[in-house]
Amino acid sequence: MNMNEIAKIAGVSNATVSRAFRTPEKVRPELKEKIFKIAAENHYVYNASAADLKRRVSNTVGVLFQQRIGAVFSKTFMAIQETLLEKNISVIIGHTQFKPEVESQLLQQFLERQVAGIILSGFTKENKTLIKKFSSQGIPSVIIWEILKGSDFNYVGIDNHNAAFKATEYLIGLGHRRIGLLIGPYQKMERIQNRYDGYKDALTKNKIEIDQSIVISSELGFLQGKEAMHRLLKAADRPSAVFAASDYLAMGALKAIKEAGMKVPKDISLMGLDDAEFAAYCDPPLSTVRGPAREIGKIAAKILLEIKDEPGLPPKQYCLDSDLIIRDSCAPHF
Amino acid sequence: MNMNEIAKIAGVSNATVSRAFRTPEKVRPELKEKIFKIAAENHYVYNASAADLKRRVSNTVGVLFQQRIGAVFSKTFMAIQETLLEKNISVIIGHTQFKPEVESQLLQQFLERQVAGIILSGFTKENKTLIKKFSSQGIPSVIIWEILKGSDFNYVGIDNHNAAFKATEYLIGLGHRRIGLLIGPYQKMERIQNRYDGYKDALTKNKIEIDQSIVISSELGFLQGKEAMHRLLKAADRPSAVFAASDYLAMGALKAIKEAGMKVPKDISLMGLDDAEFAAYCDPPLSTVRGPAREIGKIAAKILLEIKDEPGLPPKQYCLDSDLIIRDSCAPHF
DNA sequence: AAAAATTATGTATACGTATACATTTGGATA
DNA sequence: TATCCAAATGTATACGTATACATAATTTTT
Repeated sequence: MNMNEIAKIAGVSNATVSRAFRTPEKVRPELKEKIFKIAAENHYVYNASAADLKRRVSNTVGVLFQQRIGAVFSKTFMAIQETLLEKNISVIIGHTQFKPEVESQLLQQFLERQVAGIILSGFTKENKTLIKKFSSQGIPSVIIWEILKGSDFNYVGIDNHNAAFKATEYLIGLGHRRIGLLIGPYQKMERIQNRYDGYKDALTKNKIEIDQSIVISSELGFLQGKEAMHRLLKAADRPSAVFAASDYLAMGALKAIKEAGMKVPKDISLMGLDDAEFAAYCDPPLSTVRGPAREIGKIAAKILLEIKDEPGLPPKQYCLDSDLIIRDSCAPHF
Repeated sequence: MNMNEIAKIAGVSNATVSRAFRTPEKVRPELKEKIFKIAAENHYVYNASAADLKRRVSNTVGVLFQQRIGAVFSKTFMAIQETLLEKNISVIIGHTQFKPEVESQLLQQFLERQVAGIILSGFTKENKTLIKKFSSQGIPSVIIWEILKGSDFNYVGIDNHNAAFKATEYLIGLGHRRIGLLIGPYQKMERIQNRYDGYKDALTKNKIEIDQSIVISSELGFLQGKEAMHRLLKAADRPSAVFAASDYLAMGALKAIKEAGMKVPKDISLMGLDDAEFAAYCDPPLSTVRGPAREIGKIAAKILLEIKDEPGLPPKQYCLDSDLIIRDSCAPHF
């Protein structure tokens, strides 16, 4: 059952049937109803593959994540999908697990499926080349959760440097001078690098020397945070505060501190970043920095929709505010 | 640039080019290399839409989630994608937000995109009809995280009744007789209903009367768990233990208990279900029941691949074991 | 009421691939 | 060397839609 058969039954041409589905305003109401009725009676299913082929682009957007869809990205992703669903656009998703070959394979899939656009969480040197490949094919892309000042990419995210800077200055403002850092894989992820820099710049601005012995980089995760914190606790001249540049690391650190028989914030202050869903519910509730996760997804999706309607516009770049969320995990230090 | 043009340059027929890509073993090695070389030089991109149209099925699987991709589903989803990636199958994803109209729209998308199969997390009366629509079109479906004994659906999940039963009996075994229940929206989700039943059957088997006043149903979430627990704490004849049939509810409950100035497990025992990622890291670490989240995703994907190769097999049904995870949130009661 | 402008519908074809069927090639067998 | 068989390649077409262009029907304008 296809449009031709419906056309035959309805006594109209296939063009009219096609119009009834894609541009209903161009078909006389009664005729349209008749066509829909026949379609329904015959269990007709619109064939998107055929339409995609003919139109040379699919009603589909590819979303690429580097890591697991965790507490934060989940919200962004939901917003992306909800926004695109309004235009009946499907979402193809892929996570790269940080593996360049997986990343290539997924982007190749997107290309072959004629996606109308791509959304990339995170920016890597590898995918820079790949993104160019998309734009050379006229496929718009948006990078999320990352700010790429001075580039001509579309992006929407928070200023990670500033978020980490704010968090660090908050601790300094509480009187802390010796502040440890738990940081993710900054070599692999631009935004983690930015957070690292934000921490360093905050210390420098306040004339505090950076001590690499209380900076620990690890993968993102509870376990990694716990292990890193245990190492920090063993350090000579233990820090009075720790900034974990991801709530996952912070939650793991929290556990390590408790295991060592100490209390947060009495014995040590702990600051997170991301405002993961569990941050408000751990004990003590974690002070952190929150980015507008849903907003980011929504804007990213809208950017794609706008470019679709009007290609060739200058790059759209959004740097959204992040908010310091003060809870109970940091105390003054004298 | 398409296969015809490549064929022209290579001096072969388009059929040979097509074979070089889809069934490379049918093309002489040197010729194949030549074709690939020309394709690469001309930045050729395989057009999946055209192939989908011709083959009348796409290299795509649709995955439908009811709720946010949280701590547990995330793992399942990752496993699905990894498994399908091996066969270069793309994943279209959608979450229904429990809205029947969204569910219909997404499934309609899947249908129109000629998906090779669908994976559904959760089973509802609404989607039962829709699933039938898929099978009538010859599209296989797998339901995950749900056991549908006696049906002819493909499914892979844990026995939710048994998981809740185990958890409840564990508390009873510790001497608790008055056990509160925090339960999700059991009217909407079959597996939550099963958990509810598991709780009730465990009590009944142990000759404990069910007291509706200490059973609270709410949406799934930290906040909802906290609020429900606060209500439970105000109850006359407060329970000595609470079974939260989702770790999200349990984590919220934990907070409520602390806010009330009580300690877990000294003053009240708390049992979760799901083994969400944060369960091991909250304070105290939460005793819970763990289902094989990755395994479920992996098997679901494999079922689809098997059916693809050999349609018409009897339904594949997997009921996987769940494990009681004893941590520190439950204490004996005398 | 005729002409013009607008709207609705029809005709015909292309999108790029997969594959049934036909043909050729190359090597093995007798 | 003639015959046969398998492997490699070619020919031709269909998959179902969208749309440019042509035409017919309807409304608006004069």
